[in-house]
Amino acid sequence: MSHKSARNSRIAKKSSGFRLQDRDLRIARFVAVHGYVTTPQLKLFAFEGWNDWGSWESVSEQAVYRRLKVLCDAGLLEHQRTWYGDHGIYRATRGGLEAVGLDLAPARLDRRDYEHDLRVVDLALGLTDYSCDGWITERLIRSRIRPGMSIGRVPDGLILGPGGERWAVELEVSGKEAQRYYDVCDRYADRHRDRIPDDSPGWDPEEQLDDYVGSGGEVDGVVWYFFSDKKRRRALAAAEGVIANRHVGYDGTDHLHFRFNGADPPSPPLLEKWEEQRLAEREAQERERRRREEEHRRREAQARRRKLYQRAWNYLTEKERERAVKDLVDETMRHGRHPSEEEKRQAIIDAGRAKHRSDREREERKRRRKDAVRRFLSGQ
DNA sequence: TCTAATGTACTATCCCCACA
DNA sequence: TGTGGGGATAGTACATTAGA
Repeated sequence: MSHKSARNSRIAKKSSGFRLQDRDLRIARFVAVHGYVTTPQLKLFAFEGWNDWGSWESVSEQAVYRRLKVLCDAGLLEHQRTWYGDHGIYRATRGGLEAVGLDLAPARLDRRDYEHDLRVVDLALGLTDYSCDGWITERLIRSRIRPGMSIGRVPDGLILGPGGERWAVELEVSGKEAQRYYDVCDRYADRHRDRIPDDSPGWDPEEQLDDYVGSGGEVDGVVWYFFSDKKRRRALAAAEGVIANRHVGYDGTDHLHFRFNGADPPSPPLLEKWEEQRLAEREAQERERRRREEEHRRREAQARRRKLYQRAWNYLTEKERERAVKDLVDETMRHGRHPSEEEKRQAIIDAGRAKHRSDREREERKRRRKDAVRRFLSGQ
């Protein structure tokens, strides 16, 4: 055995002791759901990141190639060179798809979509801080669509908010005619979700995917990334036309959102709908609580008033009641109108109060006179 | 046009370290 | 103590470029 073959057999022995790590499964899943990805994308996704001290940690390019080769040798991935000067691509094999529990066919390399597809992966990494958490790929969406189902236009991806907000993500590399932009925006408007349901799946991509497909493709907004400012302006005008032709929104707030961002650097949409919705619901609950309190106070005041009227009615003689009403009628007639029933009741209450005050004052005067007589007789 | 130099993606190997 | 992972470095394969 030559020196070289001896070393190769040692490597082969080493490779046979392959230990599958969590990161390997993350890699296999990442590759599987996107279809095909390049080495630099895999490096960003699985071999680099911020450590606990806030500094960027990375392994060498060689280490990445070596680990990916191990995964290829283990039958999880397959590597394919594309064009000179380009990085090769990695795809998940059937074994890799099974290992991560995905019922998908191995991806096929389509040269027409090659650039677009890889840029979507870049976008997904850029929008999720290289984690791809909260990102659902077009490939996953399509895998859930059964014959006869319709969810309208399938976006390049879905990005999720922590509260269950769902944005369709579109990446434009080549560009479309203005009418096509209008049609696309119009179709998204058809599937705009007025409000996020309380039992929304939230951050869980699997549940969100089921919910998305089950709802017929409902989203809370669309975020579009362009490499050309001219195409972006064209699409923006189309979206404004669609919004102007529709009346949408929940609780008075327009939530049919189209955002038009540049692809470099990608910035995620503002996932504020859930918060706004929660705030709107809290405000509505507060308004309802105040309304009920006000209603309660009003009823109590009415009850007190009825009681007061009853006491005044009993307290006054019939003649006093008639005089109170007559005085009121004379007063209002001087202004050319008849008093209302409520005013008559108030006049009775006022007369009862006046009589009560007068009676108390008379009682007080009598008490004082008695006291003065008592003090005089006792010689004080 | 041929050929050597150069560039780029990727591999092989050695060696050290961490971990079970 | 055996084993896998990762850094460092040398090497391979292939395409492109430049110069004779």
